Amino acid sequence: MLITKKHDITIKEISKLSGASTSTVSRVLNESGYVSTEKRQAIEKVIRETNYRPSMIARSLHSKQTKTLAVVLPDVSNPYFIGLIEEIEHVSEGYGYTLILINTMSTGADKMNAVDDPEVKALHTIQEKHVDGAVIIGGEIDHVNVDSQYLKTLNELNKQIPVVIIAQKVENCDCIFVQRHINTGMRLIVQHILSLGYRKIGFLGGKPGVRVTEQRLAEFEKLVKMYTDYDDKSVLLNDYYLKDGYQGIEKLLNQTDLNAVVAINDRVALGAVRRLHEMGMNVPKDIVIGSADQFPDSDYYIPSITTINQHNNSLGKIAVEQLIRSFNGQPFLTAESEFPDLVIRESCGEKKYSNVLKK
Amino acid sequence: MLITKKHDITIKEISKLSGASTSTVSRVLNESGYVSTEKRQAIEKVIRETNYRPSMIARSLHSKQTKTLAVVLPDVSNPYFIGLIEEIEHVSEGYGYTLILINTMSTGADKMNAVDDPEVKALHTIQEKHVDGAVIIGGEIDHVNVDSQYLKTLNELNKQIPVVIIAQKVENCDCIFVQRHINTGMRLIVQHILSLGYRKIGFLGGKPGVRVTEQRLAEFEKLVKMYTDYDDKSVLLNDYYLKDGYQGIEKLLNQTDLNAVVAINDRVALGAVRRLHEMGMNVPKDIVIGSADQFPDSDYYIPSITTINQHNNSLGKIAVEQLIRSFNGQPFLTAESEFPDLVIRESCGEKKYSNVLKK
DNA sequence: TTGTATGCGTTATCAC
DNA sequence: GTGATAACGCATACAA
Repeated sequence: MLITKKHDITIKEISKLSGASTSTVSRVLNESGYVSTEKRQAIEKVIRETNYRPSMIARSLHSKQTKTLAVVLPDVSNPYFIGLIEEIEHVSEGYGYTLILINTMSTGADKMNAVDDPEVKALHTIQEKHVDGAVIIGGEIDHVNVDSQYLKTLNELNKQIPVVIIAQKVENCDCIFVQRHINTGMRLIVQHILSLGYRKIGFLGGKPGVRVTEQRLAEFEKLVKMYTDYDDKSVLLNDYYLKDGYQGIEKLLNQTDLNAVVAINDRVALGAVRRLHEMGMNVPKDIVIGSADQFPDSDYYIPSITTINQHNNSLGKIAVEQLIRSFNGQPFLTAESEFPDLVIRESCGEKKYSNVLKK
Repeated sequence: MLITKKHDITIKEISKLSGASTSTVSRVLNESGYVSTEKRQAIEKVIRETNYRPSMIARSLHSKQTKTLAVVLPDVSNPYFIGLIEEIEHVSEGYGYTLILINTMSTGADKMNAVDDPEVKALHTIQEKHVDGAVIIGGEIDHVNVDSQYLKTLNELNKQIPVVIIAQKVENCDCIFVQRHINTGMRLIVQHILSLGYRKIGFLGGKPGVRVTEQRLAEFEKLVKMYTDYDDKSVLLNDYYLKDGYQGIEKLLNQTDLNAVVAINDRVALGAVRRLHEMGMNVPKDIVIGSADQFPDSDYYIPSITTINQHNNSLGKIAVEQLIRSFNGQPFLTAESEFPDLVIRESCGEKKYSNVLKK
């Protein structure tokens, strides 16, 4: 039993009330063609009085555009994504686009069969809703082995509308990618810690099987092997959340002896700092913690987190602009985020071992 | 110069390819009416092969529903809203609805003239897009004096589609409201601090002129006056962000002598704690800080924040369910969030002044 | 300058 | 069982 609220006013009613034809009304609506000021004013008056607004859906049916973009991401509660959404929303709004938000982790569906895969489902929704373009942030595409069914659906969608993916490039995917300088970021933080004199450095957090994690870890290992006696046990992968830093740091220190740790992001870093605090260890005095990915607010933690500004938000702007360019038939730019910056704060301390290396 | 991607496949093409009429195709699409298994299989085969999906926009034009809800909020980056969005998205998805997200603070428009007011504009967008319902979280409606133009637009929108507002009830607004137990929450934290023995209690944060702020402040003052020698100078209102706690705490302590402060939320509390730390004061030893609104992650801060769980996320579920009820012509429930809980952590310390009150 | 007719992709009504 | 056909609200090509 559906209750119908007040009847929607249409262009036809405006036409009747103003004594003009629908085409003339349409003309003043779109400021196209010539309309006598007399009629125009009459029509505008009726529009104002009736509070009429043309239906975008009827309009879309004709124009083939919805002035809507879709954003797909795995987890809105992740701070990494928040800034991105904000930026995407802001830029889209500026271009006159509305946003559809799809949070794939929130769907209760089981990933057992492909049809119920939330990410595939999201792509279907996008297709049905006929959005003009889509921005996909992470998720399945971030895995080392991307599900083939997903990849297929993605490529098919990309044939219909431009799809921009914020992630490291995947070879057999035709979408536009917007990448970050992952290696550079990791290098900045590791070399900072090395330069401070630390030689027993661990790596904490990040989901195994996810490309950003593996890429960061590879860069980390490369550097650490170059300057120290690297040990497998100094690495612990789990996930990206606070609890992973909290639980992980203890395990990691049980595995091996460390005086420095690079966390995958500020959240994991905070979790680790908190656990160390409870264990009676002071950061940075007893052990230093750096992070490879800055999240908001970490400058207010105690201690504040020394980290890498990956300029994540700039990705949002770039992504939307790629989409707009694509709408206009302009060639894609090779898109990469701004160069990362080292943000020195408290959690790694200051120079201390200028003459003697801390083993 | 618009580039058209691969031609969208329509029901007509499916009809041709399968040798059935569009009506029959529509029947198998909607599982309505009788279709011979023979034709059905032929049609399903073509659909599968062509990867066809019916256009929601054409469908909407006819059915008068878009299976879409709109969410309007002032600032996605505010943690208070994040959980809400997540919850709203989750519940909506379960009911088969897609979400449109409008972040009014992100629009660059000036608030000078009503037409360009981002919030009014958002309501217009909602109307144009013909969403089935809308959830509005805070913003203009939270002000003590709601802009009359905005209110008018809101009431008009509410005549067309059900609108649920997550905020304290406003008298001359016809929308459905979902409220929080603001007073109870404030009472819980203030009485906790009073019970611990503190008698010089301040209030920090929150934007003046915003109803939640004023309401919380009123409750705070009522209680504090009842048990202590209240002083006007022990209150400082500014805003809801980290920097407000950071800058505000110093001003507040310059105004008057305090040994306890209630912050409007965990973010402001963290900002204050951080500044105090820099000033060489320890929380909770030298001064205790409580918060009236729990945000994620504050259990990991050092010290962790003693706060109030307002069960904000439950508001999201309630809001969407009100909308769904409304679609089904069911009467509105008087909606209120779950009862708030006191969350005792570290920032207010433990009982200490059992015999002697700390003045 | 303005109005009429047609189409957009889909569903539903109505004959066959 | 199935297939034409009208209708949804709007924009445009074409007439007038």
